[in-house]
Amino acid sequence: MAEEIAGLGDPIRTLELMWGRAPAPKRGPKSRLSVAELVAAAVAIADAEGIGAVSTRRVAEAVGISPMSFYTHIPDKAVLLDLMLDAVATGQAGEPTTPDFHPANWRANVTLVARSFRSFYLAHPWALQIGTHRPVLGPNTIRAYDNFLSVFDGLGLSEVEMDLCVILVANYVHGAVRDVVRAKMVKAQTGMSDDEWWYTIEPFLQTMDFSPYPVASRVGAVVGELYGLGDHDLAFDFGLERILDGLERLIEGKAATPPGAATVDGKPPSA
Amino acid sequence: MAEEIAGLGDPIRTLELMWGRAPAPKRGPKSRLSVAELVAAAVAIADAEGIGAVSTRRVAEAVGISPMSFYTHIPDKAVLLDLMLDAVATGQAGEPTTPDFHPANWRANVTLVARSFRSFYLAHPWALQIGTHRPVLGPNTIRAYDNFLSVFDGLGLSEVEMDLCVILVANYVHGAVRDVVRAKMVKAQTGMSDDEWWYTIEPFLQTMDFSPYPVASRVGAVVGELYGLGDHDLAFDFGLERILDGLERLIEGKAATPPGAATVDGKPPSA
DNA sequence: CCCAATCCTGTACACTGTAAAGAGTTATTT
DNA sequence: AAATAACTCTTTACAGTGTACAGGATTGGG
Repeated sequence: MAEEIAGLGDPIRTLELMWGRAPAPKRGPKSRLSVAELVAAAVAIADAEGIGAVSTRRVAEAVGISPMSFYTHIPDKAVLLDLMLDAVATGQAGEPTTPDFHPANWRANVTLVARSFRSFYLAHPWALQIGTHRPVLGPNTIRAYDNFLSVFDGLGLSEVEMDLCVILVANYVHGAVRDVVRAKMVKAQTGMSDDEWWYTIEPFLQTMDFSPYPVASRVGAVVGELYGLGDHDLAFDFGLERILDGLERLIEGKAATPPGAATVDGKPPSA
Repeated sequence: MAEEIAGLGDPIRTLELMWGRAPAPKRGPKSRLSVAELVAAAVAIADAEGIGAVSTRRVAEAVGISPMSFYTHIPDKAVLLDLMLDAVATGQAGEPTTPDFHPANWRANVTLVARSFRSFYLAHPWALQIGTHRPVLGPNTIRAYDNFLSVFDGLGLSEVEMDLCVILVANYVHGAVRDVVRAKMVKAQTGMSDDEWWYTIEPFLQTMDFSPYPVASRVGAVVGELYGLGDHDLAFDFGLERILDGLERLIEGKAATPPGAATVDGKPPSA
């Protein structure tokens, strides 16, 4: 398995493809396929078999062209990955652009987008494995960003603070969902669940001396007994709640402070 | 780049290698190399050229054995990746196991471990690209976990809560450092900085209609003008500060509540 | 008509992880 | 001492990857 770094191709060409702005060819045969068909086929493969199964040959075969014809439509695999990411980004299909936000309850709104972001990763786990080299500035991605930002709008935060809040929550969700996705993928590939794995290694762990790690062994014992390898849903909600508390202090500080006194990092001027 | 999923090999064998507990071979020629030498060579390659440059052949060549001899020492590449992760985990070498924690200032302590965790990823960016299938239960990794946990010890938190706090902060750091690392890697591979990339695509962006994304375009304009693609250090500190505020509410609540009253999962601690 | 642009294809190369089989070395058993 | 089992290391081989290159087929503009 390799690294899957996307976006090393010509940035302009990538953007043109993503926005459907590629200049229409004047001469030559009409192509039998659209870029969208290739991307859809690639996404289908990734959803079904993981990103590792997505190769240029596989995608070409899926749409019924020869391996090298792929490169007629998409410059290289990195661009394909960018296109895939934007294709599945929340905001298209049946999903409403702006779901039912509570006007006066920003905590509920943030929880909503965080959960929806989490659901996105659970639906397309391979998205976690793609390391985009540059931000994917496609229409769907930007719509998702817009949607995410809007839950922090009108709360007295500066634009920079709004951006930082989105980054904070997005980073947290990304990190939190990684473990769940990993466990699922490994289970699918090996047939061994986290629990089975744990029981397999447990006898070995018994033979070892954990006294150099006092806190870890104490906590690990309690946590392991209660949840095995950990309850991912519980961990997600716990972390999100802490982040919401942290944001609340920032936002309440803003409400109590006249606009203009705002500082970039959002520290409430503790009088 | 591909997925680099680690840990699909025999779990016990992996643990034995990681803890140096492999039963010493009784017959046969002495091997000229130790597993540690192979792992060190792999880490050196990854540090210098990225995880993509780490192949079993490259590692074998680096230590002066034939390609297939690699498999005499390490079952497969997935195990190598696990060994690499534990080899670089914080806690070994000259680093003190427990740096100078302030006894009464947990915020400073959390900030310290968070920054140190961040430094780790910046020193070994390839660690971000490895998706471990199972937790890496090596000595260095556990020591790092122990160290991380200890900053939440003695604050009135339950064991489960301590674990969840570590997960929260670790997830956040992981997510936050991703962008910095990505930018660095792309710059190294393409010679194009984020700023140069931005200037390249800017003319294209000018031709587009962003009115469907009102909040994003407003925020993007301000943020882009101030920081280009974003100030990663600023974003890191901002997010960490919010998280610390959130943790503070939890911890202060604990201090005001007699132990045994309530825990996050509702289960009372053994009291 | 001619030619340039474009789509599609087959061949080829260097690279990957690793299966399989064997050669050489060593310690234990007979 | 001889046989054997265990071990290290090697060569060969295979199926897969991304994609460079060269050419054939088709289309529209001059």
